[in-house]
Amino acid sequence: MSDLDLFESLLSCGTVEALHATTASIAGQLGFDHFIYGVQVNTSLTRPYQFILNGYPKEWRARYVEHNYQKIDPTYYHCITKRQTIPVIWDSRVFKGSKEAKMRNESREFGLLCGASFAVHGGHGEAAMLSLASSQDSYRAQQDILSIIGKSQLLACYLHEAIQRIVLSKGPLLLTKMELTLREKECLLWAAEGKTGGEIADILQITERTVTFHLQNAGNKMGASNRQHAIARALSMGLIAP
Amino acid sequence: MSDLDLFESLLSCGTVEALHATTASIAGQLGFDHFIYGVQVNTSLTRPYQFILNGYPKEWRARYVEHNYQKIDPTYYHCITKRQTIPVIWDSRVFKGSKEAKMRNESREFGLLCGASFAVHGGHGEAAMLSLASSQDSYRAQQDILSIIGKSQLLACYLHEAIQRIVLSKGPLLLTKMELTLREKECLLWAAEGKTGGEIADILQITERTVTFHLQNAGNKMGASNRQHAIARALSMGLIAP
DNA sequence: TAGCTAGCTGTAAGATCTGACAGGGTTAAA
DNA sequence: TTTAACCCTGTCAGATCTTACAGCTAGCTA
Repeated sequence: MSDLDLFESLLSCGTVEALHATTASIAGQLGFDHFIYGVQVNTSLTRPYQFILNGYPKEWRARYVEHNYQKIDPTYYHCITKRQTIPVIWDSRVFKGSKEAKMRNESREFGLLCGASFAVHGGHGEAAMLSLASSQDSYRAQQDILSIIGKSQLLACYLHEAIQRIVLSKGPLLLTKMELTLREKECLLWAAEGKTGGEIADILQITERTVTFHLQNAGNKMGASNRQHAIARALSMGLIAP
Repeated sequence: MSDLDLFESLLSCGTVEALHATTASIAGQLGFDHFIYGVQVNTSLTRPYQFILNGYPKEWRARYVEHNYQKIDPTYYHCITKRQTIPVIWDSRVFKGSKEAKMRNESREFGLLCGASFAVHGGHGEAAMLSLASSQDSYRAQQDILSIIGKSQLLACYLHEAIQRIVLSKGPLLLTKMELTLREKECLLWAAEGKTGGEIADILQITERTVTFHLQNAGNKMGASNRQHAIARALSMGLIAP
């Protein structure tokens, strides 16, 4: 079975449980003992949606949540907050602050000795990361990680795609499937460029009233409370694109 | 030299020319004869910015542009338009339409016999893709591509990161570096949630006048013509995040 | 034919935003 | 001590948006 077939088996998973098992299996074949995948979607900007596929020891995960380690976790900062695209290999440079180092040391007690984090960003404003960890801490183990870093990144890409298909598209990104009419999209696009109703009317050669009408309809479909909200939703959900 | 060191050498390139040479070299080491990287940034929604690092035969690239093949190119559709995260390996299933197949056959005449395309999405609304092609067309060559697909994906990630640092951050994403003050970001965030000036004032416990003031300042910094525009820019540039 | 969707238009009161006027304060770096 | 950056507030005319009412056409499908 080639690597690609292995990764593509993720796309055939129908349930979250199957996805969990398949990911654990692939991670295991790559030499990792633990994994955790998390995705954040800015459906609402102030309260982003998060979905976690946890293959970490439950105790560590509980402690992470309890202490709100997400706030200081440099891998989270790198992959989600800063939305970098390259992987982070866990080393002392990454966990350089005292709080970060403390968190790192605690995680070691739960068997997360060495590992790396991989970022994937989707087109609907989602930011996702996959962390893979090994219970080994030898120089050899670290070299192993480096040697399969490409495959690990690819695993992250495929896992994200699978999550998108079986989780996100049925929930937080449901609205993404919502169809705006051509006119609605045109009006939203120009409105997002800062055009007023009158200006859009001139551009599209219709009356200002009609522009209002289309923006209203688009807003209603998206549950937006005003024009700004409609633009923000359409943008962060990828509903409008050039 | 490990793979990672190889990829990280991309990050030390100071110029586009160096980046071109380094990418060509790495692609060569992976067994590819040609590459092309393209990124699209929605600085303006109606006129997206595009940057291309072309390692394809110039004649083919010219023909591609002349015939506006971007419109029918399934790899472009997959990576940029649909913003998928997994790679596309070029096969007949991908180029299944008649127009697509015709384009594919033409490309073969220029030495692009087999290959794959890799997508990378950044956090500022950029959609990028790297296509890697080989002049070989044997079964063996195709298997080779599959065996290094992970490394290829990683190359795409690192190349995008490098492009971001030496190209995008100096031009289209210049504004991304612009710093909005805390209050400006707070006001923008709530405005993007559909709140009116008065509502934001209540939330932040300041007067409506001050909310207007902050939004005005933020808008001026971003060159926005009104509140909608400011929200759209802040969002598409990743200036505001939860 | 009836029903549905997309697209289009009008009026008008009231809410909201914009821009230009003018003026406070604190904090930190030079 | 000056300078700069950030934060805060006021007024007011005019532009723009929101929401409510109401009604039109064209094309497709059951």
